[in-house]
Amino acid sequence: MEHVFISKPGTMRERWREAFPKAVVVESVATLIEAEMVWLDISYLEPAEIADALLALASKRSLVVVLSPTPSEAEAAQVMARGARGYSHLLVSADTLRDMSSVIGRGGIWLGSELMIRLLKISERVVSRDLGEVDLSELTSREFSVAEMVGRGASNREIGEELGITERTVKAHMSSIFEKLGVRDRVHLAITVLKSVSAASVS
Amino acid sequence: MEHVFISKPGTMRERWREAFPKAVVVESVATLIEAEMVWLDISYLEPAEIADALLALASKRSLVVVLSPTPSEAEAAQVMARGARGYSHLLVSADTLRDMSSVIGRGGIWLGSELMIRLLKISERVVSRDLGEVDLSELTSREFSVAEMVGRGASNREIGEELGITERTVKAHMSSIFEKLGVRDRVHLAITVLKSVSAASVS
DNA sequence: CCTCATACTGGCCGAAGGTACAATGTAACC
DNA sequence: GGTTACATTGTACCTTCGGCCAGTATGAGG
Repeated sequence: MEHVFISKPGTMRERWREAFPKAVVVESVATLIEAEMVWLDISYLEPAEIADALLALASKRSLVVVLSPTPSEAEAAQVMARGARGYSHLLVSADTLRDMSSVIGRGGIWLGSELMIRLLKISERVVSRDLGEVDLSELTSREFSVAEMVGRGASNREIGEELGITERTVKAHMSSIFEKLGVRDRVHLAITVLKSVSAASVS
Repeated sequence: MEHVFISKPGTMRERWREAFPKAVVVESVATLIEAEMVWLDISYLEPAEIADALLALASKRSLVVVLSPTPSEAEAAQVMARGARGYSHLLVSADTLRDMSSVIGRGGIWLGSELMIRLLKISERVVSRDLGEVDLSELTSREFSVAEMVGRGASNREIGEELGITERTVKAHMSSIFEKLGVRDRVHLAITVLKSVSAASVS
């Protein structure tokens, strides 16, 4: 496995060479030709630069690990969504680096248990929230369209224009939706839709 | 590494013995004395029984992997939140079982890339959604209270009663909130509040 | 002392939301 | 052919919302 670290000059290099004696350190993504595994130190990058770097690396089909000086759920979720296969604190031990390499090399993903579990708890909250409480599938397709637009804050007139029907018809659908879902007005409907869509848009 | 599979009699045993020749198969959690790694087949368990089993296993400090006949994001998130360290389809190959054992044995978590990435995307949506777009901290404490209640679907009159002020005053707060946040009505406010709260409740 | 932000209140009014009591047309099903 | 679900539209009516015009009170800070 070829390892390439992308970073600025500093003390890190020793630690990385300890983990992977044959590792190479370069200063920018542009310098990189090819590598099986790329370790990206983002401590000197702006958020936009991070996204750009990950985009550039994605086209090289390398396995990318992001090393952050200040790990957070938000950052983890963002870099993983942009194709990184691993994410951890910049200062992890050489042993951990080797573990990460092993896991990611065999097709896994590495986030560290604590961070992973926190992210999973978020997912659990979203996925399982109101599971079965409200069933949007009770709605007809037309009603569902109306409900979905209410969830985006549309007025009755806007919904009518979008769907090519009169505002009166929209109101008819609204009344039907309210009764089926047991909500009393469009605000409650919007809340219900947002929660349900969070869970549904996964599949 | 000692491996124990919890399942009903069936053809699975051969596959499992192929992966781990010294593996033991038992029929219930109660039968289990101790093991480093426990593989729990949930194909014959009710949701409540799954939770009970994971609870029982958590006290034994074993590494638990859940094997499901019908994997889903919701189920994955739930079992992981209850302490499982891995989750996959019941019928994965012996090779994959060994990979999972290796990853989990070194402190990692296994979900399979596809499932993992879907869960991470949920997390990303929740964690990063509208980050910085709308800043509820611009609101005064009173305005925030009103906004929060709108997020729960309360009417102006209900808000007034809850806060001990007149409906007229609630409207004044609403107008101020609309202007500060740049939203046009209470539905958009509710949507904004829900999204912000989702992001905020993480940290 | 004056200003400014915050909190609270009133009346007025047009716009939007929602319900009640209707009707018409279509497609599926027994 | 009759029933049932769905989609559509109309009129009338009431409620709620949200903006407009105000005004009072309080506490912090220059």
